Amino acid sequence: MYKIGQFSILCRTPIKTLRYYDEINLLKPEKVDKYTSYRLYTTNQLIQIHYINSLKQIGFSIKEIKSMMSGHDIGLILNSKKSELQSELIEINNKLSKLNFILDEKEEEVLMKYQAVIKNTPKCIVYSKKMLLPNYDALFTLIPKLGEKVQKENPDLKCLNPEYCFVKELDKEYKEKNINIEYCEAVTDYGNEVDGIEFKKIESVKVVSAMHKGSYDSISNVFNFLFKWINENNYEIIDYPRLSYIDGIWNKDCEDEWLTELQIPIRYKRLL
Amino acid sequence: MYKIGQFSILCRTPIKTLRYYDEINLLKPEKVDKYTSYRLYTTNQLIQIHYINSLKQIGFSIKEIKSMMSGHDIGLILNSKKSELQSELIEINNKLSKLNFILDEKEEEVLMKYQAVIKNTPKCIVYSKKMLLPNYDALFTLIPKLGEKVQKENPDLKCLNPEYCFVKELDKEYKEKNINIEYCEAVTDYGNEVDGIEFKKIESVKVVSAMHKGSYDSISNVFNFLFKWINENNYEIIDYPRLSYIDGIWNKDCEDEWLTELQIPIRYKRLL
DNA sequence: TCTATTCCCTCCGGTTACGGGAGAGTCAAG
DNA sequence: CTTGACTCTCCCGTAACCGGAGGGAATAGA
Repeated sequence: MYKIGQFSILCRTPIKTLRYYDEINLLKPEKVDKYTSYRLYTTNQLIQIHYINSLKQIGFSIKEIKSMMSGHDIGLILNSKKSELQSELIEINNKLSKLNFILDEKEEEVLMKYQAVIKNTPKCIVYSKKMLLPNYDALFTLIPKLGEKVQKENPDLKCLNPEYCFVKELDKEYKEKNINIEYCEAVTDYGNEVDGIEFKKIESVKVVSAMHKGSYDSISNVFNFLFKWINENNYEIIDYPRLSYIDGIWNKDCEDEWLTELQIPIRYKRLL
Repeated sequence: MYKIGQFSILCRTPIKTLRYYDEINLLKPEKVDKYTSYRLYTTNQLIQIHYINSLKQIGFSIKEIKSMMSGHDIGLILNSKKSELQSELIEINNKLSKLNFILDEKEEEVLMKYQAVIKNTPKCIVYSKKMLLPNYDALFTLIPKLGEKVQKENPDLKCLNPEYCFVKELDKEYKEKNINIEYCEAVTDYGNEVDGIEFKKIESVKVVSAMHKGSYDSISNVFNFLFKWINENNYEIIDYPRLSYIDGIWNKDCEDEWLTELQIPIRYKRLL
């Protein structure tokens, strides 16, 4: 019989840990002295804690170890842990790749001028219309008209609050004139379609996003940044890029205050 | 100005998280209503939380993000995170390798008959003697004699409690006769050397360990298990194997109760 | 104008696997 | 008989939040 301190040295496990394992019924001492409450261990527990430690070193949680020790299907647990570890592996590689991207970038640019964030866009109902714009400025005269038309046709319809409106860039390359876009505005419900305006449900999609503050002149820089980011971090583009307007001429007088979010739908490429 | 619910939708971040960030001063709302305590956010905070999320996706802790946002040396933090992630990568690969070892083994053997655990042996002072044994049984008649001799020469000397005594196997292959070993017993201090007995300090060393219960006949199986484990998990042997005697003929009558720990000093091989 | 619903607030508790420390009892040696 | 080493329980802290209770605030419908 070993007291906890001796046993702790024998099994190279801290006393605190042994007491904790006792408390959660993972490893009980062989016996506990009635009067002193001293925990008394034997070499039986030594074998058990050896087993426990072998599992801990593979990354099993205590809950998992418990169920393995109480005779659950061990093969099942082993395999699910395997896929869990594999996902962790992918995730860390992914983080490292993003980190290296910043470290590479750092040299050329001001430190972290843009930031890429992966997020899921909301699932919602939108009304949308495809348009051919002579130039970008035309958009902001067309949008209010479009809104009025929809409102007239559907008096009960409302935009979501907060608003979510964006344009999809349908051109394969960057253009300044004769731009093909699809305009979308999220609303509370379906409505009557008129004049090429279409109501549809858009699904949530994974995008990489970056913020752009200021006038739209330099927005292609941000796009290029995102394209590069996508390439170098092993993603691929799965849909048209989106420009989501947050602050703009309709609520901010000063161009420098305008805020736009660029979103590019992507998916992670499997490594070969 | 957005109330927290709207802002939460805008930045795709849970309300609870926003309140938490407020509490820990990571991201304060633009203003808080005096009477209702409502938090009010603007698009300034949107940009900030975008930044925060970009860093979170790389794996930075909130503490790190805080110091990056308050102008600490970002390059330093980036690089230390890089090496941190690289260590994690190695560790997970290591776990996966151990797991796969079990999954492979599983088919052939009874499920997890032996378990390998990595641990550090204690640093201590031992008296030791190299011996050539005619066979293993001879060991257990020699050890008590050796103990007496040391005791006589050094009356104040004591063994550690709990005991730590082991033999190093100095032969390059497994032998049953004419075995070269070095016997070591941990003691409290240095003593007078006599008759080939040497006192020395042994350092802590990383070993892979497995338990063996029962008589010594089948102990080579466990060794073979450990050798295979070492090979397949990318470790290499850096010193002679050790047999650490825990229970044996001196305290257990029944051979089945004997308990021995095998330890092989190892180090992790770098991946190329 | 009244009410129902939704939104917001704060506070408390839980999550993992322990570690640190307080305060009090126990044990072995000198 | 004292001193120091050892052990006990209990409580707090960790990271980054999530869930829920209880209670005020805002808004929409009747």
